[in-house]
Amino acid sequence: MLSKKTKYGLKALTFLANQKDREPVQIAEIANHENISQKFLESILLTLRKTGFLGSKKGKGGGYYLIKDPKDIPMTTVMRVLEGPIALVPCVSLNFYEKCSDCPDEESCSVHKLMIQVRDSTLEVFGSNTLADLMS
Amino acid sequence: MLSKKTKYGLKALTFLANQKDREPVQIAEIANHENISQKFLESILLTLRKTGFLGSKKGKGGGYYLIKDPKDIPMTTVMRVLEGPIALVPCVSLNFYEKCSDCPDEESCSVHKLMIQVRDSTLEVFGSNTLADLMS
DNA sequence: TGCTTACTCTACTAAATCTATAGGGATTAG
DNA sequence: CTAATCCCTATAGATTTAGTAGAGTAAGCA
Repeated sequence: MLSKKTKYGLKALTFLANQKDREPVQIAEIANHENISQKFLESILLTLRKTGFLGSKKGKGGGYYLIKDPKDIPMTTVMRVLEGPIALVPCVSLNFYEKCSDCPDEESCSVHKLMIQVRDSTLEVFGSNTLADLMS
Repeated sequence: MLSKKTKYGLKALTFLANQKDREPVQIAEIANHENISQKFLESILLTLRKTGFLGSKKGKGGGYYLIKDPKDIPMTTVMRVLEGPIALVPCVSLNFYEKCSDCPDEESCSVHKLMIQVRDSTLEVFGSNTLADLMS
C-alpha cells in the first residue's frame, strides 16, 4: 500500500510542475488545493527539498518551487525517496539490499524468484515515467 | 513491503506443493523447515484452509495438505488472500475498490494514472505465475 | 529597526497494523 | 483412555504511519 506521504509528495510535485512559472508557492496553497494537512505536507516538502527536487524561499512571498525540469525527474528516484525500497522484500532490493534472517539460500527461495519478477516489472513502470508524465 | 504473513504463507504453500504425495504434513514440520514461528504459521495455514487452498486432518497423524493442483493456484488469488489488494491505492483496486477521501476527480489525478500502470504490470506478473512456478 | 510572513527543525502523540504468543477446546488414531 | 494435532479466540508487544505542537530562523518591507 502506498503511504500518504508518498501520495501527498507526488501530488505536491505535480502541482508545482504544473505552475506556469517557477515562482515560489506557499505550503498553505498546495495543502489547500490538494486537501492535505498543512503540517504534514510541510515535512514532506522539506525532505523533497533536501533531496534536491525542490528549492525554497523563506519570508514574505516565499514558498517552494521545482528546481529541475519535470522530464529530468524519474519516478524511480521520487519513489525511493518518498516510499523507500521499490522491491517488496529487502533480499531483492537493488538499492536497499538486506539478507533475510530466515531463508538459508536465496537462490532456492520460492518467494525470492517471484519477487524479483515483481521488482523488475515495477521498476520498468517507474523507469519509464517522469514527473512530466504526471502533469496535466 | 511484503508482510511476513504473506511470505510465510507462500513458503508453506510451496513446501506443501513440493511434497511427493498429498499426505498431511504437521504444522511443526513446516515451521521447522522454513524457520517460522509455529503459532504464527498456524493462523496462516488456517486462513489458507478456509480459503480452499489447503485441506486439514485433525488428531494424531494429522496436518495440512494441498487440495488443488499447484498449476491451478494462481498467484493473484494467493496474494489477494494473504496480502490483500494488489493495487497500491484503493482507488485503482479491481477487487477492493474505494474512493479516495481527498481527490475530487480520479481521472485528473496524477497518482491515479501512475498507480494504474503499476497495478497492471504487477497483475501481469502474478497472473502469469502459479504455485507450480514457485516449486523447486 | 521592528513587524509580519513563511520556511526549518525537533519532539511528541494517537491510531493502526503487524507479528507474534497464550491457552483452552475439539477431534482423531491407536 | 491418552497423546497428538488442528481449531479458535483473545491479547500483548513492537513498529509504522499520520498528524500535531511549538519554538527557531530567515526574508521582505515600511
